[in-house]
Amino acid sequence: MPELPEVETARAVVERHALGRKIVEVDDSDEYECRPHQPGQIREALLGRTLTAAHRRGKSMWVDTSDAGPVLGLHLGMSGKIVVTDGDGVEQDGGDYWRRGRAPGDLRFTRFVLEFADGGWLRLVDPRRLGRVRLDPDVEKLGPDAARIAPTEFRNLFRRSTAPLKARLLDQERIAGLGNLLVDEICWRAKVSPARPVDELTPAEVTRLRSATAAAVTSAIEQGGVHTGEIIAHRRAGGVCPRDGAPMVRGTVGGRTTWWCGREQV
DNA sequence: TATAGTGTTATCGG
DNA sequence: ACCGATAACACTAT
Repeated sequence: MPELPEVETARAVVERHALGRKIVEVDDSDEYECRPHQPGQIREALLGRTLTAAHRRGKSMWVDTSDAGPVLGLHLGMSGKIVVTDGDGVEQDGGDYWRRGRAPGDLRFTRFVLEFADGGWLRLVDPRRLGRVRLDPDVEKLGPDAARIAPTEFRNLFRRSTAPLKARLLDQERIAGLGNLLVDEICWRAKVSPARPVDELTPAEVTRLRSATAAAVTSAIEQGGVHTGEIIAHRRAGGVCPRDGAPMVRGTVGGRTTWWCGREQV
């Protein structure tokens, strides 16, 4: 679920609601979510500190801590969500992007908790447990953030490779933040097949892809998640392209289930 | 009950 | 060494 737009929203929630509150307890007992740290390791590193700034690159977010403390890395994986309670107990979760939504107060799948001195808390709620919590995460391997990538960098993504377009856009080391749904949305907006070898793309197609990337990312952040994309509701059996009415085609590209308009996206 | 899945990563083969 | 495809990971919803 979480792609760049959801992570940006989560980052903003942390920035607005969690900074400056003293950490008085930490539950890092989920050994899978907190791998490779041992239980208690993250707790010891954070007790007594405050969060001071929230950052993001691609789908990775991280939070600085006070008093020369470690950086707390948070990755939402496939199903993670950050939920913060304000001092008055009201939950802030940055919008509903789970398949069927997360009812307020549904904390069944909490995998990591920071408790603050005012009684509030920050939780990572993650049913599938593919997210992770890490001290001092390495984010240097990530490519440029998809929301801020420069035109030249974007063009260079497609040089000297016969990889399918979708595989290249999903490669987090080359451009960070795009996921399965966002890439389908971008290819559809640009009217390019996700299976096209990238070194065969024309300059006009690359330009359309660059514009579509910026527009799709911006729109998804504003509208509340990648599921608000124009093509997403049509990614299903029997779906038709909302532009020309042609049937949507399903296939596997870059190892992921992919849908595209069989008429426009060639 | 069987299957798919909005992410990442180790492994395998070319 | 690089690159791409694949499977595995953990678990729920359908």
